[in-house]
Amino acid sequence: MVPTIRDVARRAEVHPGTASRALNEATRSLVKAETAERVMAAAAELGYKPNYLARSFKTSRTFSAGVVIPDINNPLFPPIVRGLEERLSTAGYVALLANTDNDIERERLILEGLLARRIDGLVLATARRRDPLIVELGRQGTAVVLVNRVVEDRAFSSVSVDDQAGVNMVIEHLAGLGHRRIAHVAGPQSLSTGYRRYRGFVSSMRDSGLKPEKSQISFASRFSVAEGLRCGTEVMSQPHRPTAIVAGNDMLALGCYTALERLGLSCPEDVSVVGFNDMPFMDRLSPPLTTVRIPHYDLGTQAAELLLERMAHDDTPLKIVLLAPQLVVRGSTGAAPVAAKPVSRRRAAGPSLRVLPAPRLARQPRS
Amino acid sequence: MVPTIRDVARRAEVHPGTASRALNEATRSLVKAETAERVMAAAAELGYKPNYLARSFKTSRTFSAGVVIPDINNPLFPPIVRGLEERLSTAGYVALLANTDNDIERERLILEGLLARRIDGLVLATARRRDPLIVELGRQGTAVVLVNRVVEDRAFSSVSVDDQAGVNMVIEHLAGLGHRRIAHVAGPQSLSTGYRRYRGFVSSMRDSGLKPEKSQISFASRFSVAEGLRCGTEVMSQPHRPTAIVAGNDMLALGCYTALERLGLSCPEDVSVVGFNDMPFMDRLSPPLTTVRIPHYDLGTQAAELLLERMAHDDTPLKIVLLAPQLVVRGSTGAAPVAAKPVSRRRAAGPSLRVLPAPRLARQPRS
DNA sequence: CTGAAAGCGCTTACAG
DNA sequence: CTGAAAGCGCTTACAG
Repeated sequence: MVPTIRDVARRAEVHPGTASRALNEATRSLVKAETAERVMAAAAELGYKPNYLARSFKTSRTFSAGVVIPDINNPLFPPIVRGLEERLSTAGYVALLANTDNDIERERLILEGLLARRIDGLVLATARRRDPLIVELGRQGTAVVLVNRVVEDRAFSSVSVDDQAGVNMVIEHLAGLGHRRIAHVAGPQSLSTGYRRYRGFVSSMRDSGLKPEKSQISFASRFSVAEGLRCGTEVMSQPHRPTAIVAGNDMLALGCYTALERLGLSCPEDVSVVGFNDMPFMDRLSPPLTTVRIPHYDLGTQAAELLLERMAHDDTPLKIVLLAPQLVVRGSTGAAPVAAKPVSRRRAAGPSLRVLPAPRLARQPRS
Repeated sequence: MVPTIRDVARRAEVHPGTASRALNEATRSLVKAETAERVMAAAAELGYKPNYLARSFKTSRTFSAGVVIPDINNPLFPPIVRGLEERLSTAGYVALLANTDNDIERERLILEGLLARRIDGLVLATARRRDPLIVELGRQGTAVVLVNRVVEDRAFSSVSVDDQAGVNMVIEHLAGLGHRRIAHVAGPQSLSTGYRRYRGFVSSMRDSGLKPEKSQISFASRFSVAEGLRCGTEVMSQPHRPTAIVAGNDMLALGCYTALERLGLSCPEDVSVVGFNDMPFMDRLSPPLTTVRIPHYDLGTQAAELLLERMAHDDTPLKIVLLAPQLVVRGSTGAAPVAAKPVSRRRAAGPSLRVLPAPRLARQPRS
């Protein structure tokens, strides 16, 4: 029914091998121009479409890549996935998407299924700092690029955000507004994002001459609104109440909003809140959330870029790309209630938006 | 290097054909239990993984399905995609995701790429009411299920929302609050969602004894915030100003918020606004948006279900599934400013949430 | 420049 | 119940 390369060859009166060479961009120069024309004409007349399955089977290249994320419902991921898919598809690749829910067993199953389908490469947004599954993939020689989260082991190419720089901007912003007692609702320490932001918090506080108090740091077990509520309530229930909360991400910040509401505290009058990620609609919350914007889409395209390079030549050197975040100041941060020092200006509570310049550009340490 | 079925056969001292039968669930009963055991043991010892590519090539079943959507960044789609992926993956299928941006040329390219990869089926969230591309797929016999949007041609299985019922609840709610002059910012009429909601608006208005005025209906060319702003401004600039706006979806409603802000009107005091979809965080806007919640996730799982049936037996009858929406009343709707009749109660502007019961259950007209 | 042939790793009628 | 063989539709050394 559906024409094969034999049909094309017969019509063009050549051998199937010749038809194959004529039909493939890369090998076309091996055949006489006139013959190539004839073959392509025959293919067009028959409406011939090559069977990728047969080709992939023969060449063991599928032009497909796995994209494994925790959960597409987390607003962090759609733009990353979009960037990935877009870049991959322009290179002729197709993206196989799967969600793990951060469940290791499920992740194992998913990876197995993808590997069995002989994908050419893998983009993982699911890395834990210690991640035996990923290390195993590396050992097998699978082309892997990590995005957003990274593993401690530097043996993988990755594209992530300069969390340290992001938190640094946050602390400087808050210190500038006169805040001295700044709390941190930290993300899971098993993930590079949670860990790096926490480390960044501690060092930035010190750099600003402030003390990161143990009692003012609470660790969330997940990046969720529920955990934000729990931890936000915890840090705000201390005798010497903080005047600002730096949340590990926007979800945790959202939980802090609820915590403050329940404690009868108002934001930013009593307490300022800062998030991380700038998910969609964060500018429309009340109050609009001050947060660190990360270049989601670029995370996706750059990760795709690295993977494409790697899939093309498997001796491509590792690349670790750090992208610069931006502080976006909105209504959820204001002057410290009892300002120790004068404050430049009180921020309006409206949805105004001021993007501060990024501290430095993307850097590529081991290019 | 990596073991093939021949290696397993050799180790178990059987013919490769027998090994194949033993290794496949479906054909295992054809071989003696003892032999099967021996083969499976050999496979386990060698760490044998079947090469899906070879299998797919031979059987021309890939256990993969294309999932084609306009844009994963639109918050409507993540839960749908999640539902799809989840249901498909439990059945051993993998989802190939692609975004079209509603660009027909791009969609054509994407479908071609997916078809060339011999996917077993296709879920499309990109349907236009008249859609030659989809009709063509149907003619070729490709297993297709439409989700969210549908085509006029009833020759396709689909899972969508009872838009009519949703709009009906909205109008009843507004009429109950005393609104008489109700505007509609309609979605694109080339899409079933935009069209059906518009038709529902007109008929529900009549059913409530209200007049759907031409001047109070504006058609957006896209489901976007920008178009919501444009159309919202238009309907609010009429001499006899409406007291409520029914937006074709939440994006349009968001644009209406901005329109009201710019016109110096407040919501819900001057004008009530209602959306459609209940995207994430709509409960955290100010004011929280009254909207029609659709069962996004179920749209995904049910579409996957239909596709799985269809892929299993290609003589499966068509199914058109309509899922029931729910009205979610929040702060953006309140009593009409100059209420003609007494209003049951004034709604608080806080983030309270009341889910009204759905009018009817899912129905399956042509099961 | 082109033909003839082998083979990628499976599955599956067909015998026996 | 199992073996022997063909073949899915391509690509690609190998000759000539």
